[in-house]
Amino acid sequence: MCSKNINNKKTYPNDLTPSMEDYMECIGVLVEKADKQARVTDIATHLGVSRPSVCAALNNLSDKGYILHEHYGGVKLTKSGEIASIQIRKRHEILYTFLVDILHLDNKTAEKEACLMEHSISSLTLRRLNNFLEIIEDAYDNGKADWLRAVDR
Amino acid sequence: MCSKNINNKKTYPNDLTPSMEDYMECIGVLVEKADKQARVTDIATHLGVSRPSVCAALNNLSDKGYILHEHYGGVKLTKSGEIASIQIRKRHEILYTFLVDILHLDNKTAEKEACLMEHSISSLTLRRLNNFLEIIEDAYDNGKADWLRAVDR
DNA sequence: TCAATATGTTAGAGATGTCTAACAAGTTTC
DNA sequence: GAAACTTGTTAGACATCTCTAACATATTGA
Repeated sequence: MCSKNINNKKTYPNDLTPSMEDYMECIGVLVEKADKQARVTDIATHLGVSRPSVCAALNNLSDKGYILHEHYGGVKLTKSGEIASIQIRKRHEILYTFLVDILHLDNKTAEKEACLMEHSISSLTLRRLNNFLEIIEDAYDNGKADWLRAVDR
Repeated sequence: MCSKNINNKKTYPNDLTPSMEDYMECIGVLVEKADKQARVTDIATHLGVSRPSVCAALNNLSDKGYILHEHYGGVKLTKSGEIASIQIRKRHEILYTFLVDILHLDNKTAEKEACLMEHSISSLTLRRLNNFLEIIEDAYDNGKADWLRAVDR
């Protein structure tokens, strides 16, 4: 049975709550396409939250050393922030691939679901899942695993 | 990218937050082995929270019509509570099986992980995952899928 | 240039879920 | 049956994360 003591922050891969991971993920994506800077409004738009919420989150992430945020200026990732953001997006990507390629979910559902699940998967599980994916993709390519495709019966 | 509007309560399979799902799951387990009644202290012990926290949760679940809780008495599930509890435990079980049988996680890790993930998986995904499990278990039995066992390389 | 607009921040409130301390109600035991 | 113990509840505090309203700063464009 589930215990709350297992089920809390200490189990997360880093010191970020799910909510803060969402911010880190979003900032990483925006920074990559927007010339190394993310803006408060962009983050708010993409995450569907208010600008004050973004502001509060940025203060939090800044305190933890993940981002650099000048007053009324842009948001950059520190080195540790970049590592964290990449790790979080990798989790998302592997889950998404699993949901689409293996469980045959449609893109939109898979995207939604990956967003939810990415906060609760450990690095060990992720590694296993990734290995599993590679093995199956391989088998698909060799036509050895077509019987596996019947999940959406 | 993840949006908070997707990522919130409305997406959960019922009107229960992850925390309340933990309580429902626990109550279901205790009720089954303890003569249709669960006690505040038992719930607190199993979930690793304080008795006042349990009390608050029970008021919440009672308001939502999932449990019956007499003052200073035991906790029972209503019909809808039973349905919800079974559904939640089914999610847990399928995830656990996947983590152990397919990803070869040890029991303890799988248990922990299932506790975390069970709150963020949709019924569609769960159905697919279950189908997937059945297909693979079948193939294992027929010795057709041994190449799939190499996930923990 | 300066008024209008867009963007960022602060303040304050509310929801959720946790805790400890204190008290109330049952239960056990002698 | 009353004292001691266990169990359940209430009250009040705190952490997290969200919001709206109001204000501050930047940017735009006539």
